[in-house]
Amino acid sequence: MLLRVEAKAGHQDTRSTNRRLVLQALFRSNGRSRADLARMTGLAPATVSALVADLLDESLAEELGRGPAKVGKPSQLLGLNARSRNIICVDLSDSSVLRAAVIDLAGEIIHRIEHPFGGITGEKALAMTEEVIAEAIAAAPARLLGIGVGTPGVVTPDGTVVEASNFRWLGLDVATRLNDQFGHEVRISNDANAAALAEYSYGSISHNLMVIKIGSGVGSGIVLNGQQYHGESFAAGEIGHIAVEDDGPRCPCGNRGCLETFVSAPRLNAAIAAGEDPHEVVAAAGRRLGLALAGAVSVLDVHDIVVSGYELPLPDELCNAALASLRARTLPGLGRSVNLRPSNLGADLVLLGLSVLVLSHELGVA
Amino acid sequence: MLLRVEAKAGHQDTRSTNRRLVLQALFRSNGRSRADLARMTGLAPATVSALVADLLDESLAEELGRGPAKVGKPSQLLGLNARSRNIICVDLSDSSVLRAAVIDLAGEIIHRIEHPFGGITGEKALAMTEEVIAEAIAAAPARLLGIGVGTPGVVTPDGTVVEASNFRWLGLDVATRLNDQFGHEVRISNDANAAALAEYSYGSISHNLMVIKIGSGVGSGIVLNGQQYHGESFAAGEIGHIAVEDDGPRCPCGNRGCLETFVSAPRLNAAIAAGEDPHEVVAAAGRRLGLALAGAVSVLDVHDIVVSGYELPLPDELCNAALASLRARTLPGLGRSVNLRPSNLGADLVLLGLSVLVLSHELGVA
DNA sequence: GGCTTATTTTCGTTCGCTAAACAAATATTT
DNA sequence: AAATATTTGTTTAGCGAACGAAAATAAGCC
Repeated sequence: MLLRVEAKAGHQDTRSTNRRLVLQALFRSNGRSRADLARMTGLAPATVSALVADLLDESLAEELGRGPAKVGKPSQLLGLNARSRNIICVDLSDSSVLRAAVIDLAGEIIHRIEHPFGGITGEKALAMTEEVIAEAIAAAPARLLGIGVGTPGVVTPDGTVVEASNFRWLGLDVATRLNDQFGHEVRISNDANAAALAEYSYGSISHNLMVIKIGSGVGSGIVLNGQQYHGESFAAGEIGHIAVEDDGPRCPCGNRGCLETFVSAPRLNAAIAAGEDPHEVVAAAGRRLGLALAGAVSVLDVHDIVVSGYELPLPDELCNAALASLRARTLPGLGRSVNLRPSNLGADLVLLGLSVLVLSHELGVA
Repeated sequence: MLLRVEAKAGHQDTRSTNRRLVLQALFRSNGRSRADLARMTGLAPATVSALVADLLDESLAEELGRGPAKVGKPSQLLGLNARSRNIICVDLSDSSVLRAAVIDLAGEIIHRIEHPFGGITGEKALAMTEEVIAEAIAAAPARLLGIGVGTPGVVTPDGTVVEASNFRWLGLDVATRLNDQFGHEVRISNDANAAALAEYSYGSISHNLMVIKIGSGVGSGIVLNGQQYHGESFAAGEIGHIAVEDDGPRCPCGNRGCLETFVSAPRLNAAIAAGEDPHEVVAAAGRRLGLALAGAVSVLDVHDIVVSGYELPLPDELCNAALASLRARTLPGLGRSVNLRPSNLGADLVLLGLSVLVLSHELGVA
């Protein structure tokens, strides 16, 4: 009989749980009174007052003045003090440019750093990441909440990069190294997983979500029951090597007909640059993407799928083609309820997702 | 910004959490002393003693006498009193026989009921289920912990059958109805989901698991991060209508080439009865099963897949064929770590899973 | 027969939440 | 203008639960 390990519960636990609860309510909607918060959380007014006092002390919350005048004692509105903390985020997923940002608690990008980037591997890539973080820290106006780094590859939740082929990182404990150097909480995440978090927090309405990220390969991040899903060996969502053609071209992985051999940003752009009809190129890619997703969608019963990627041609057409192909290969009832669309969070998708990752770990919100 | 709703935490919460913790430890290994339990749970000895006293009062735990004599005050061993409660389980998933059982807390089947069964639908099927439950209750020697019912079809966690085509049930709130009638906690589950719970509790060692159930159709149950996964519309794991052939035969669902049109227990047995080579029949089915699973495995990164079903021919050969086909279509590293095997829990798989379902809801164990 | 060691219970303390009473501030009614 | 009602937020007292320390218990060890 197998059991999940569960932490014991003590007094500090209930305190921090309730604190998170109040913070979440504050996060969700600025400008609530203590009485509002008590009603929203189900906690007693006195408890909320005590917790709010703590949050004010830490400057995580701030007084916003009087609420609208109604009958009775006027309320003192409270809000999240978004500018009280900064989060440093670094996105290593675009092969041509390294993006970093200083982000506040509301997800506003306060400061942006971009460096040309390409072909750098191993220790050099890590050193460059460290430089950029140092630069961002210098530019951050507020106290740091944490640091988030997003990279392609397989990453464990505790921040070890199991394998990132484009940087030739293998079993590299990036989180510990950055933590030692900077002395702040560090989260490392697969880029697609970060993208999924961003879409979940800022885009989606459902609690089950898949975000496809098409770059030099194809990956995806998955949110199930409102939680990031990592899989048995932290490789969940790695859909680039699902075979979509029985006698397709050989892939470096050893098999034939992998999705990545048909669908990737460089490949699509190259075909279009070579004079092929962009609509046909994208339609063919979409058809194969839909084929690969059919199994995933049937198993997961997700209705929300978002496609993202830098330099991706005709994303709408790609999604439509993929959706049509997916619907032909799944139960009609399920296919009809699937919503497959390009992301509308733009190039900051991964950066935002990393900020959400840090937020959720350090404050329990988002 | 989307937030998961979280319950407020009070004292009762920490109490019940810690109680569950102790109960789980007791479940995992009988014959531990209070001091052992304190060490296992991280709770203070005094707290454990108090919780154990409660459990003894409720007869969920029992004293087992002295522990092995070492230096110091001898320990009083404690154990789960498995016979103190009974669980009634009804398995409606086999089209030819209705299986029900009275099961104790250790998963022992105390009493077994089987009725011929077939072609019964609608109200009659529900009435027959009620009769069998009444019969089982009469046979149960101990106080009832709860009732579990497993059926093919789409079932919500709160016990409404959204759709069960073989019984022509649509949006039927079976849990409430049975609860009203019998006055006990009732859990309804999809049969494959129950099977997955059983394999998770009694078979698997990993926290991510997929159980394929092949009957008149093909379904599966999924455990992710040690928790049952239901999906956005409670249809997760419904893999029977993944298309595995582009111009395959038309399926009642409206699409072409669905997995179910190739793989189902009646279909395989019919082909064999018609004189086809059993090995070839099973190999062809396995190949297509592997094809359908490739996408699922790549996305979920599960390493444990179990195949079950009543009257399923040559299950080992089926698994081997499916595994080979799956490996040709997934990243080699992933494919190598996948373990695809027939269940070895036999015909009681669903019944056991239902008992686990009730256990986990009522006691927080298993 | 002391001495040591481990288990279990007892006791007092602390922590955190809650309900209830209360104080404060404003709108509405008379 | 005064009285009343309403809402907010704080204070107080009490309770549930966990914890640490110490005592009681029951061995084995020398």
